[in-house]
Amino acid sequence: MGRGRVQLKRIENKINRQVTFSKRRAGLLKKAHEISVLCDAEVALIVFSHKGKLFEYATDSCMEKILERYERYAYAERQLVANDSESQGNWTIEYTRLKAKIDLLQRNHRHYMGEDLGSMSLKELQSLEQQLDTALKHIRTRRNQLMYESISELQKKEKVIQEQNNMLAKKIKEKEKIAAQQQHAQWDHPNHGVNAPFLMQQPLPTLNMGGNYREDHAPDVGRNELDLTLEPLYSCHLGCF
Amino acid sequence: MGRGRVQLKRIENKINRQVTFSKRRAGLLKKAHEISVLCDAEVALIVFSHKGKLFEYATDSCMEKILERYERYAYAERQLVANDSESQGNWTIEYTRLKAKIDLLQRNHRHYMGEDLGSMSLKELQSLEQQLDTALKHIRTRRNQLMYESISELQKKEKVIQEQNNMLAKKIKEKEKIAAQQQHAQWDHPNHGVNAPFLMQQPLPTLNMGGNYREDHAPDVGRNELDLTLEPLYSCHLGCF
DNA sequence: AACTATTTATAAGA
DNA sequence: TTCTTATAAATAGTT
Repeated sequence: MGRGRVQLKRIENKINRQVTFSKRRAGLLKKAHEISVLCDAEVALIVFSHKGKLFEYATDSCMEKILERYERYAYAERQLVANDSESQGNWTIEYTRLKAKIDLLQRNHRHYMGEDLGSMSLKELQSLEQQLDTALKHIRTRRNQLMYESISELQKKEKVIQEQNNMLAKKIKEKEKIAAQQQHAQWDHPNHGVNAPFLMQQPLPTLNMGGNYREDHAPDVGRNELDLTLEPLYSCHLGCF
Repeated sequence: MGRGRVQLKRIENKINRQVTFSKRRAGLLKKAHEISVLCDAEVALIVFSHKGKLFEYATDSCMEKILERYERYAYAERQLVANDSESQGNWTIEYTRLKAKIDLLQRNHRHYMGEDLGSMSLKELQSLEQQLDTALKHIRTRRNQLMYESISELQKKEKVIQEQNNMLAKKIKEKEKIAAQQQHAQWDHPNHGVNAPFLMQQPLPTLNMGGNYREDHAPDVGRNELDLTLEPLYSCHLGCF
């Protein structure tokens, strides 16, 4: 439908593919809606773009209901196997279903970990690669965001502490001055006052980042040198695997 | 599209509605397949007729995979609390256990997809990033391996076929020579021999990669130009077309 | 199920 | 992205 005859093969030009995707997606969603209304059908349509963006349509905006209906339908067929003598009823079915779901998830997980790739086709591998690439981008973006937040928070704190220090230093100077005056004025009384300048130190709040704060020497109040070399972590914090 | 303008409302005439449903359903499924192929998108389409009959399309015939992906995407926040009102027993415990396991797996999975990162600490993000990076390396290695295997297999085949061709060409030449001699020797007998050279063609075995083999012209036996722009598969292997 | 007059979708161009 | 337009495709009503 357009100025050229269409070949049913992947559009190689990226821009072109994106434009066509936009247009056809709109068309597809429209038609899904039309058949739903005109023919009183229940339609669920899910589209993931090449980039992984989700678009969906569901009759009466009720995707979940339709998917459940579908699952019921699909599982009805598969129950030919699990339909044997046991009289447990619902629980057996549910159990089998969950078990299968776990198997699927675990298989996927191994793939996401780059393991067990032998059974995958080239196409599947490429799809997986792209998904992980996208995921990695998200993760890095998020990590950078967290790091910059930490940095700016630290800088703010540094500023506050610096100001406190300045103020305290000033106060001490004044006290020394007063003390000196008192010493001059009351030379015969012993000195009970402050006898050395000090810098106020308050514990820095722990930020949940890998960067470490040098504590082996007095803080250099002139600048805040954050160690941003992100050391590798050795453990997996993702539980269960 | 047709002889009358269409009103976006339920078709009241039953026969008419049924016919329109048939036609539009075919159109919709076709378009779903087209956008999937043309734009490299992942599409799942479920249609229940008014009567409750199910029709479906899924890219690469893998409805479950797409639905899983959808669930991850759209229902990340949804956490159904297990009902406790049902009868007790082993099954309940097992069921709860499995359910919890699935929840955990799905949460992890979302992380591996780069989703739902808000709750993760910087440390966790770094660990995740490192794991995915490693996984991606494995996947790319495996993909490259597959591709090179395909290439070398094709090259081997090419060589064999080329040799066969050479041999055949040689044979034909000899036969022509003999035929010519016979024509000279027995000018009054008609010629029943081979009358044109040909190239032997044997079907290439399908490799499980997306590349397609050009068949619109005679193969260029001089070289094997492998199309490595990996295209998606053309056909939907679902029974529903 | 076919046919065909029309409407609709959309590819290419701007 | 959005608009326009020529043309391909879908399909409503008919046979």
